[in-house]
Amino acid sequence: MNDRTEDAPPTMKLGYPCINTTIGCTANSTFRLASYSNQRFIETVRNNIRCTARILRFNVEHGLLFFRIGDLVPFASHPVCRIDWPLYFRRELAEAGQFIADHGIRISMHPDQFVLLNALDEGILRNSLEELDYHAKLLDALRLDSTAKIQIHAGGVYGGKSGSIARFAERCRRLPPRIRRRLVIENDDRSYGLADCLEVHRLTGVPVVFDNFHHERLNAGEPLREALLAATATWAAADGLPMVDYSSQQPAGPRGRHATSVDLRHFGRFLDATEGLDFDIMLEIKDKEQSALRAIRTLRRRRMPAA
DNA sequence: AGTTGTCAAGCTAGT
DNA sequence: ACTAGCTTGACAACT
Repeated sequence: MNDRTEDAPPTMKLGYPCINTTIGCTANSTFRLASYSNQRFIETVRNNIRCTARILRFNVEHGLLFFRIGDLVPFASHPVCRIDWPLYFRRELAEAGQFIADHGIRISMHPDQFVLLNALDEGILRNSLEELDYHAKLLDALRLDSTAKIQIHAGGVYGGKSGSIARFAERCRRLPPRIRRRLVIENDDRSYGLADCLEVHRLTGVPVVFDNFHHERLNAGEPLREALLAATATWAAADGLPMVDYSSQQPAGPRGRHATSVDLRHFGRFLDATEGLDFDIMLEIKDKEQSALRAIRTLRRRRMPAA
C-alpha cells in the first residue's frame, strides 16, 4: 500500500509540530488554573484559533502540508471548563477546517504523557478518556475525516508489559468509535518499542506511527527500512498515508533531546534508507518551521524532482 | 527586560 | 516509602 509504483509520484507531506517561530503568534497559549475565568478562557481559545489559522496559511505558502495542532483549548477536559466551546467557536473552527480541507493539509495531535490508556488507576484512566474525548471533539469540530489522527504512546509498564499491552487493547476496544478511528500509537524510547506497538496493532488494528529517533534508542535490532515498512503496513486506506516522526539527537545535549536544527546529512541518510516508500513526515526539531523549510528543499530535490 | 521557578495531569529508576 | 529526573513550552513571579 505504501510501496509506490514507478508511475505514481510520492504524495508525501512534510511538517512540524505546534509552533511557528517566524510569524510571532502562539497557538498554544494557556494560563494557570488559579486564574481561570470564562473570559480568560474565551480570549485564549480565540487567539489560539486565530494563530493556528495564520500558521496554516504560512505553511501552505511554503509548501508545508503536515501540521500538529497543540494545546488549542486549555483545560478542555478539566471540570473547571463549563463552556461548550465546540458550539461557541463553531464558525471559527469550521472555517479553519475548511482551509485545511481545501489545501489538503494533514493534521495530527499528540496528547501528552498524562494520557495513559492502560493505567491501573481508575482516576487516571478517566482523565485519559476525557482528554482523548477533547482531542476527538476538536478534530470533529474542524470537520476533518479519519486521516486526522490522535497520537499517543502505549503507556506505562506497571510491572508487566504483556498484561499492560492486553489492558491497552481491551480499553481500546471499548473506546467510542469517534475516538478509536483517530487513535494511533507511537513507539517510545524507554518502554514500548516498535515490536510492542506492532503487537498492540495486531490486537487492536490501531495504526503505528514510526518514530525514528525513539527507534534509535530502543529497538530489537530492526534496520530502519524494515522497521518503517512494518509500521507503515499497519495503516489502512481510511487512515490516510502513514505518519512518521522524524528527529535526530542534539549533538551536545543529553541523550534523548531533539536537535536544535535539522541535521541534513542525517535526514539525507533517512531518505536514502526509506527510498520508494510513501509517508508523511513530522519533523520534531526545536526550531520548527525553519528546519522544516530546509528539509523540504532536500526532500523535493531527492524525491520530487518534477515538483 | 531578563531570569528562574512553576504548572492539572505520571512514569521510572534509584535511594 | 520517598525523591529526583525525565521532555517540553509558556506562565508568573522575581531580580
